Amino acid sequence: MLKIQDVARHAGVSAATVSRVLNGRATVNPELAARVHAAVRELGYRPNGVARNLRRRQTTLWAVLVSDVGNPFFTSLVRGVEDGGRQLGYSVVLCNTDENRAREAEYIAVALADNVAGVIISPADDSTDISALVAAGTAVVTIDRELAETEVDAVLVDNEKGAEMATAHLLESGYRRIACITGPRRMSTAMQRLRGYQRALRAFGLPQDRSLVRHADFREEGGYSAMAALLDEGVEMDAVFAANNLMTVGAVECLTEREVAIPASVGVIGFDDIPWARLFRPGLSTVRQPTYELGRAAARLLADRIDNPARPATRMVLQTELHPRESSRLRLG
Amino acid sequence: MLKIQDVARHAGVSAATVSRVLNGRATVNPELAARVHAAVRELGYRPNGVARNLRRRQTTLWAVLVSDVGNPFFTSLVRGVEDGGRQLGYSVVLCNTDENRAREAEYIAVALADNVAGVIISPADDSTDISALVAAGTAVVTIDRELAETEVDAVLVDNEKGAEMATAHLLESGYRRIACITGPRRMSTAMQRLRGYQRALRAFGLPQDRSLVRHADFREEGGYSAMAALLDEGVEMDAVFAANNLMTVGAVECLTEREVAIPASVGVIGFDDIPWARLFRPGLSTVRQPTYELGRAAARLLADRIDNPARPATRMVLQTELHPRESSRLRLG
DNA sequence: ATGAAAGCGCTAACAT
DNA sequence: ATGTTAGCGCTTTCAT
Repeated sequence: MLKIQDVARHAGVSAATVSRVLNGRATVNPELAARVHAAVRELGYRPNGVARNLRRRQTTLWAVLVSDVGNPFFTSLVRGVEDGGRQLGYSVVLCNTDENRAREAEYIAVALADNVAGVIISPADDSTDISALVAAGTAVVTIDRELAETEVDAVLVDNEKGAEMATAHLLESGYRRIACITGPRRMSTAMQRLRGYQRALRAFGLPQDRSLVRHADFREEGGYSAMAALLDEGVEMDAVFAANNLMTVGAVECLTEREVAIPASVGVIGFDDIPWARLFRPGLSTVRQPTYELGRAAARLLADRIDNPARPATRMVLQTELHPRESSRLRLG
Repeated sequence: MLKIQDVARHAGVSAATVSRVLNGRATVNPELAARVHAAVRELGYRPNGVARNLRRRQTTLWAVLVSDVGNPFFTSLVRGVEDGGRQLGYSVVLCNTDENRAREAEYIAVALADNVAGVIISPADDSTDISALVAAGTAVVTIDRELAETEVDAVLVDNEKGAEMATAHLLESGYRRIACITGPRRMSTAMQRLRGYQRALRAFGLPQDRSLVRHADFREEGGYSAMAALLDEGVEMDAVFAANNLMTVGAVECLTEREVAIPASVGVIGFDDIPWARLFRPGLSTVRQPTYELGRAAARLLADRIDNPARPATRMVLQTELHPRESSRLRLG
């Protein structure tokens, strides 16, 4: 491997000058700079990023910890982060925690050891411990989910409002007995979406019925089982609001399997879009989250935090959008 | 930041001993080792991975270059790589090239600068240049797509066989005028799938009709436009085989929009599965690729190549699976 | 089995 | 504006 000294010798300048030219951090005689560039080209020199990172005591790497890369929500989000980071000169390491706290902790350790410049994390749950990162002075942005006790930058979606919109939409379509399949109690998003659902019912003057509310695991199987339980228990119901995309799919599968007509017998709306939802049978009504933008925003925030470690924590809240399709269209009369 | 010297001082041993204990690379007096571990715990010491990488002249990082993270095919593949890598102690950097050769080249440069241990790449096209990686001695595995001139490990799918299966399935269902929407000529996968389609027609004793074959870009829009062109040109056709998942979706959208009945008027089958394809209207018939396993295999191959740089290049070919659903079910009579 | 010392390749003080 | 020098934190000879 060629080193900067080799280039310096070849160009007849000092290593410091080569470094200055390559990093553009100081003014260098154009003639010398040209010689350096020539030497670099002739020798085929490539800077060693690892050595640079050691010396500078920071890398140009971001770690993104998401709980499920298989979920299109996170895919799109990661893409936003990656595009944003790339523009600012960062590379993005994708870490898939699988909603598993041990794996999450492991990745945090790796991020620390590798001196990543920043971490964007969608915490596995409420109790995710990012104190080591904070203690080490690593820039952190939480995304999608909120952390209980920690003062860090956060990029969120207005979950309560989105869930309220979804539920209100079902109400306005004529549904009255609306079930809610939400996520685990320890997840901020699950609770906020539940609250939005409840708020819509209240605003409509309808009673809260506990038997209509189910907590599942944000996975397809969870949505399926919750839906199955609602049906098996014979809970009176004419629509369902599922609090994320995967559970919506699960619920729809269950309904389809049992030949419950959507939207005639049971209306369906889901939080968070699903790719090609319009091609489903029936087309799925959803509340779309600005997933890509969430990632972009997190990237901006992280870069800013890296440049400016002292500034107070920011909390960005993005809005959702209602996408009514066939699954929530009650045929009245 | 604490360094190994601090731990050494605290434990009353040399830095070399601390390193030996931490890396388990040499036998150390158990009593000393215990003191080291205690010191590490008491001080909250974390090794600096960057310094280690510089000294060892290699990292524990893999770069995965895929052309579209938004495509579920690659998502699943990346997941396989990541799981495989993690088990072997590697972290995975995800790089999204967007089918863009400039971005791809950029990422290759970054991979080189950061001294990644290995690269798994799904080349943007035939002419992707990985010679710099090979020259630098970086372990490389190509995945999904084949590279023209280069002798590197490859993990592939039996595209020709899969496409043949898909086409034969349409033929057996009673379709006779089958269109083929495949990818760009410069991509090995596109050409192999086209050949499979042709082979099936030949085996069935049917003529090749050039007007039935279209080259698109492997994206949703491409599938849509190709389908639209086929319809607009009035090409006589009763089924279509689309050579990847996104184009299948595009083609279906076009047919749906124009109210062409699937599968009655035009049967559809796609190469590569789509998540929740069974929930589509109609359920999409597909040829499933073992995406996750592709990633796992690539991980194994890469790790092996890193440990054993001299061994000859391997070519792994995985098989596909036919998943017939409603979109290819011709109602005869 | 342990310690001392050199050096991975780069950049940032400092000196000129 | 340029060169000299030290050192980032670790591992690995080499000597003991």
